[in-house]
Amino acid sequence: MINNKKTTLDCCVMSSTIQKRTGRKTPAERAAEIAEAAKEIALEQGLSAITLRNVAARVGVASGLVAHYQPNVDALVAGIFATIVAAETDEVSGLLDRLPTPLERLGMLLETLMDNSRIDVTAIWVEAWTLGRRNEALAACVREQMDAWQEVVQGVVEAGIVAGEFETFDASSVAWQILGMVDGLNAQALVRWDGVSDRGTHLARAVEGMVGAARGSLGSSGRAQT
Amino acid sequence: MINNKKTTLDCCVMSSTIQKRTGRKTPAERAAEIAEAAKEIALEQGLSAITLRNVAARVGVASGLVAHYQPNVDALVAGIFATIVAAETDEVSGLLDRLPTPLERLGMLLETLMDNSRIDVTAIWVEAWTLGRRNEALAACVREQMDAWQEVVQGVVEAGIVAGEFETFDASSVAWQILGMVDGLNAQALVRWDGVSDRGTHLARAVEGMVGAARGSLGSSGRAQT
DNA sequence: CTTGTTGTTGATCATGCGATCAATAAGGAA
DNA sequence: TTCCTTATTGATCGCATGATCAACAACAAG
Repeated sequence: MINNKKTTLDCCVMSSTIQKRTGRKTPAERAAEIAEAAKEIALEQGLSAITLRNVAARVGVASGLVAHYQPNVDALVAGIFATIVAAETDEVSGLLDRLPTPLERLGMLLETLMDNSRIDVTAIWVEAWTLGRRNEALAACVREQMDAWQEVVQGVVEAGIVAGEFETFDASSVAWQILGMVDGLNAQALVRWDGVSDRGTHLARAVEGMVGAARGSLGSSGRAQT
Repeated sequence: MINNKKTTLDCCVMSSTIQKRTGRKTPAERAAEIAEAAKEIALEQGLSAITLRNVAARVGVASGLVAHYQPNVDALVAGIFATIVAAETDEVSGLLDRLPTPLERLGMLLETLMDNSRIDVTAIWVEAWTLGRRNEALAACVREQMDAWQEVVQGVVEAGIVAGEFETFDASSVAWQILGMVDGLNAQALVRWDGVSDRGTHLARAVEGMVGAARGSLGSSGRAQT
């Protein structure tokens, strides 16, 4: 049997300044590396591509090490899902806060969610809906993240009612409804991106009808970047 | 090694009339059995539970036999998906044909699709969207079946425009949009069935806005069976 | 320098998957 | 009856998964 022990040759070849350790790492560092790798894999190949060996290979460590940092793979998948999705929620939510009126906020919300730049996240949502059937931890995260989204939308709708811009009796249900519609349309775009022109416009019109806003008030007419 | 050859004892114990063969079966019969078993598995546990061994076990044959009837498992999955979904399309489409006006037809369409009695089929749709990423045959079937659905909806919308009940410039896009919304809301119900009251009503209102129908004309008010 | 903690490895186990194929036997044809 | 087609079996291969664990070595503390 040939000696396959790694000498420490391939490590520690760095400039003198920061001296990044290539050998042993802090648990926090390693955990971050693993999370980052898993996140990339999820976005590129889907949640089900998150396997011990897959993640380990991307980080460049043994598969056992990845297992060492989580109780089990299901938990890792659930955690990564929550990370990715929560980041999106926060980002979009932050975008809305800058706008003055609920009408503008709702318009921006729809426009942002339909701009096709988040297809990878949509794919993760869809996969999570299915995977949650057999991964209880993931299912819990899915429900939690859906609630978070709903809260954001409901806030906008309620503000609109108060401002007299919207007219609907049940902000909570309407928020769920808007989310469902957006998710469905995005999921559709996952498989069939063509065939539908003016997705934004039609959706805006639909939401106007649901929210009781004037026809055309949600626009998607002006500020498009094309 | 104990003799494990099956004597023909457990076969052919039937009344004299139809004489169902338990031993060897016609290729058509076997294929039907396998398809039926796979369909049940898909509806109960999802498309990804369709495996050679799983299906074989349910039929009561060797796994090799299942493989014998299809070129590969991907094709089997795709075929079963198409079977299940096409049946639903036909069923609902048939229901619509009995109604006189496009307005009623559209109302019935929404009502039927949102009545929660087809959650299993919704689950299959959602799973297919993800699985299609790695199963080209399935992806093709998904697109095909989506087209079929879209055609049905578009027909209703166009009829409504002709009848002067609807007012929209692009029946095709609106049809896609309605489908996307319905799918999204159903997928949502897959994980979160609670929280939303009056799903039907809100959707009806949204579609009215999109289609240009009078507010409340799509009802979901009268004929409910509760 | 010595010692002890622990990050890290590499191998291994049990399981499940799709696919393949020689061997068997059932059943219709001659 | 005999023969031949083919439905059917059961075993096997190669591969991937999650999990586990003894052994190793890097690093800090003494």
